[in-house]
Amino acid sequence: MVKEAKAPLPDKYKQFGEWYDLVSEKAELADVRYGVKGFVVFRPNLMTIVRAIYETLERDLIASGHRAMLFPLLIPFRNLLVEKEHVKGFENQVFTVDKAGGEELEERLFIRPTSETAIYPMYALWIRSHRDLPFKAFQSCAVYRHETKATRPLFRGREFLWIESHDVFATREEAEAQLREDLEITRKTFEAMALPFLPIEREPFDRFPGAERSVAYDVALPDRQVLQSATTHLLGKRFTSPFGVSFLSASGEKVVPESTCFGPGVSRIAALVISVHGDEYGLVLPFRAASVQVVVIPIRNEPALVEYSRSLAARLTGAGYRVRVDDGSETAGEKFYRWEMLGTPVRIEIGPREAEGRVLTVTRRDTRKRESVPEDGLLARLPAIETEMLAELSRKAWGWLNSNVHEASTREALLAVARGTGGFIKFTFCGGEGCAAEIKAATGGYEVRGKRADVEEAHAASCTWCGAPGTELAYLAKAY
RNA sequence: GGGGUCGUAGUCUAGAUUGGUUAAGAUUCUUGCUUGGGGUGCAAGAGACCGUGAGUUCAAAUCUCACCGACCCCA
Repeated sequence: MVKEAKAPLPDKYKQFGEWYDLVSEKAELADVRYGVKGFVVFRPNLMTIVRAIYETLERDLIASGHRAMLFPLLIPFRNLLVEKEHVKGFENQVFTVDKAGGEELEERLFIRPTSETAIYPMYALWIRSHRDLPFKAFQSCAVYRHETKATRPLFRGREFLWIESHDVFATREEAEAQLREDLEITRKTFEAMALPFLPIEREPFDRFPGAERSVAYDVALPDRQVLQSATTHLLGKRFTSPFGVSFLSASGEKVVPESTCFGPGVSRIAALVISVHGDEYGLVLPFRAASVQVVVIPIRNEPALVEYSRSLAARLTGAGYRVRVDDGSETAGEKFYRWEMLGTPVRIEIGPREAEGRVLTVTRRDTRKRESVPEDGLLARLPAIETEMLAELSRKAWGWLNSNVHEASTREALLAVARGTGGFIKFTFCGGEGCAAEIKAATGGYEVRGKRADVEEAHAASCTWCGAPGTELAYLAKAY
């Protein structure tokens, strides 16, 4: 008999902060006990998720013509001063190194908050001819920003993992096409993790320092606050020109190329996998992100059951699954709870009934429903479960995101949603920075995120907030 | 950037108001027995310079200050 189980975690929709801290500790993800503000330890269970995200992104970047590279962590200070807006955007949050071996350095160095200033001087050396273009490359690394806001494991750290691609093109059209390709790469990775997102073009006053256009990928978390998980930027000639990147065209002219960059936040995407899919029993991981995909649990520690479990596990391992037999001395119930906390997608229980009848009891993590599967049908059933789980997780996740997109056609309606349900609020915006600041003050922190980058959305004649001529249908949200 | 709450075994909590014996309990971990289809039970054992530094005092986990860290609220 299955008794009513007690959930080990609170409802994430009601107490997201507590839920996140507890799951992080109990599923052994990030460890905050390291003791330096904004820096956390990524434990093995978290790194499995992180690596799955890296692998998916890197595969798609390489498939779209990018090559991997790696630049140094330290950058000479003079490089930071080359692009004015970029300096202004980052000077208050760079870590600097001015001593080594107890001696003052002749030239101060800073730790990359992003790598444009390291990369462009080298691009100036590498790119000489139109035959060198397009030049598409990326690096997977950690970057460092001295955040002054409250830090939170994976959401906002002073150190975080990401990929940064830096692409250079002969023409504006190619650069703009790259923004669309970056969107597709993001879409594929998010689909592989069953995650939803909205691509939103940032307002001119809210762009990456030095960018001409910025598109961000926003997701609503269980507390309805919004997380920017990745961005892609059109840099035009703003970096290539000051850093002296140029090439000779086919007709022999010296031309300054266009460039783009793309920065998917791997730490933040991991936070999404955890937060978007998890429930009150712990993590819920898609197959791809799980270090153990199938756990086989002998219901009692009897030789016959353990032996049968092992032979079954060996066959699943042979079929390419990451499998574990939990033959520890705890009771079955304890093991169920532990593997559920870790988000293991499939559990197979082996008791005398299964061993004799060769009909297995298989439980899916997302629904926690048991089903009976004949032993010889297991290898056909598992891929189906994998597909169904991914589709179901995706359906739920999109459902949550979509149910948190509201529309307001009057100032009062906008305020009512801001005070009430929260989430995204669509409204007609005039584009004014002052208007955005006013909305933020009046709504208790709602920021203009920008307009949809993937679809055209019709807007009203005048700004919902200030009545000035409307220029776009914009999204408003409280952000992390 | 502003305000608040809090730091005692791996984790959670008591002890603090009223400074004074060997810092208590649960959980966790180890070993044995027991149990076994949703967190079995029993026994023995392990685990804490009470966040760090200074001050007050005969005496500080306890009072004061600074720093470090965690969490929450507001801009």
